[in-house]
Amino acid sequence: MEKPFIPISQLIANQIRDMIFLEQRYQPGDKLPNEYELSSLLGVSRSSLREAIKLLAGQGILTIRRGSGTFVSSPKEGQRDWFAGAYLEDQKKLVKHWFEFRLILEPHNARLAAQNATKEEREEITRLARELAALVEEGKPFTKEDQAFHTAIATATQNSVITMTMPALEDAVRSAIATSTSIGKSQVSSQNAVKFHQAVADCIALGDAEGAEMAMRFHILHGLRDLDAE
Amino acid sequence: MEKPFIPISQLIANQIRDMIFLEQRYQPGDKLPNEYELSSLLGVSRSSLREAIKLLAGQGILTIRRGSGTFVSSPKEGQRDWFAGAYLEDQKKLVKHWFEFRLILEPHNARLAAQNATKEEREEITRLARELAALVEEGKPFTKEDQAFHTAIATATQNSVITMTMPALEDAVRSAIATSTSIGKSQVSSQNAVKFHQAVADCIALGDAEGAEMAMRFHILHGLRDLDAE
DNA sequence: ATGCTATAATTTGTATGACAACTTTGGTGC
DNA sequence: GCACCAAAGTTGTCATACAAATTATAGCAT
Repeated sequence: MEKPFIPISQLIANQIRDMIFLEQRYQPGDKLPNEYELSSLLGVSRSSLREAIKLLAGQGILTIRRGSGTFVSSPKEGQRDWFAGAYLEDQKKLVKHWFEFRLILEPHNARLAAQNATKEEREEITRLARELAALVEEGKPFTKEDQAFHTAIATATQNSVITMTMPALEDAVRSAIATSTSIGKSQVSSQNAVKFHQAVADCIALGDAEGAEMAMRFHILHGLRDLDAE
Repeated sequence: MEKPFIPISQLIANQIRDMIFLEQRYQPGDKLPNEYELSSLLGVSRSSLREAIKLLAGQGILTIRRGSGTFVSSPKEGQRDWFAGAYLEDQKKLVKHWFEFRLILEPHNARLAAQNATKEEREEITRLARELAALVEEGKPFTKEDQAFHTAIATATQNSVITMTMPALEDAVRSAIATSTSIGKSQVSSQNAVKFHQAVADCIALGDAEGAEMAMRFHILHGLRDLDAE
């Protein structure tokens, strides 16, 4: 059994994040205790605490003001990772919202991919669809490959915003609901997922924009339906 | 003339980021020099360098592996802030992609907002449209209020993923192209922006989903057209 | 009392040194 | 060739000291 190493700075960062999002002990705009207090409170050295703070600052969760203190960012200025606080929301709702969001975007992605993908990208997408089919056949987990498939399509749109956004969002949502619910990978739906993936891949390979869009829409609608069924 | 204080850790973080994105001296997967070398190379203490690294790690740009080294994340694993490196891409293209992305999403947002918005949210949206009209009337800048309008609509969809994503994305893209191009706020288009905003607001206020969607689509198409015209 | 100024207190920023913990590499013995 | 162990390389953590910026305070002049 391998246990992954987690640096104290990361642990402390998580702890502070939880104090903000879970306990709501500190709210946006609030000032954290100074570094000396906080470090002794959490039982670590000041250096480690500072590195933890830098991590959260990098994520936009904390704002540091020299000479005055460290504060919890307000959502506007601290853009980035506010999904990290999503556990305070109903997680099932988050997953549903995620699927509804994808229902808007991904059919368009499929369409654009069918129009703009390079030869290599079409082959890669086809390969990923096949790989996923093989995994399902053997009853193995296929979360990663599923994500890779959708990411490949996003990349094939040749739109940089889509290319950057989709994987980042997927990861963010996934990590937000990491421990609990699984994102629609029930045994029942896996067979259909394979079918739709293959359909989407075929349409993209042939440059059939209409078909790709429609297949993808069905695919996600299917996932959404499974979600409601639970 | 007040010059804002910038901590060395932040400066070093920027410097490293530039080495990755601008110079492309280190590419995804590459290993950075060890902390001792890098700190003496950049002329700072190891502690400051480490804090800079934590900042970039928090942004997902760097991945730290204890005992082996610090590496440049690949875009997949290093979710977050890869827009920060957008200056290496043609910025005009980024803006265009951003509009194309919005063209997909925002009409749906308007539709959902028309269906789901609370009474307060409808009033807020109407108010923002009026405020923007007033600003344009006086010839003042209205970037902030424009963003607020679209954000308010995103919030009114009652979909948490949309609510979280749109403002974050807007900020990310904006900061990526900060210094150079302005995001379509030419004098010519401002008048039309007012008109469309008002139309969208009216439709949302009345719960006219179809109308809201269509008005928003025209609004963004208009922006896209102005972009190509330049 | 009021308001300004200098000073002190608070707080984050930076540097240095030392050692611990983990990973990778290379050699050694079999 | 293989397994094991030692050593080198690298990040992790702690402790301490002082620098620099901001905020609060006290005192003085008006």
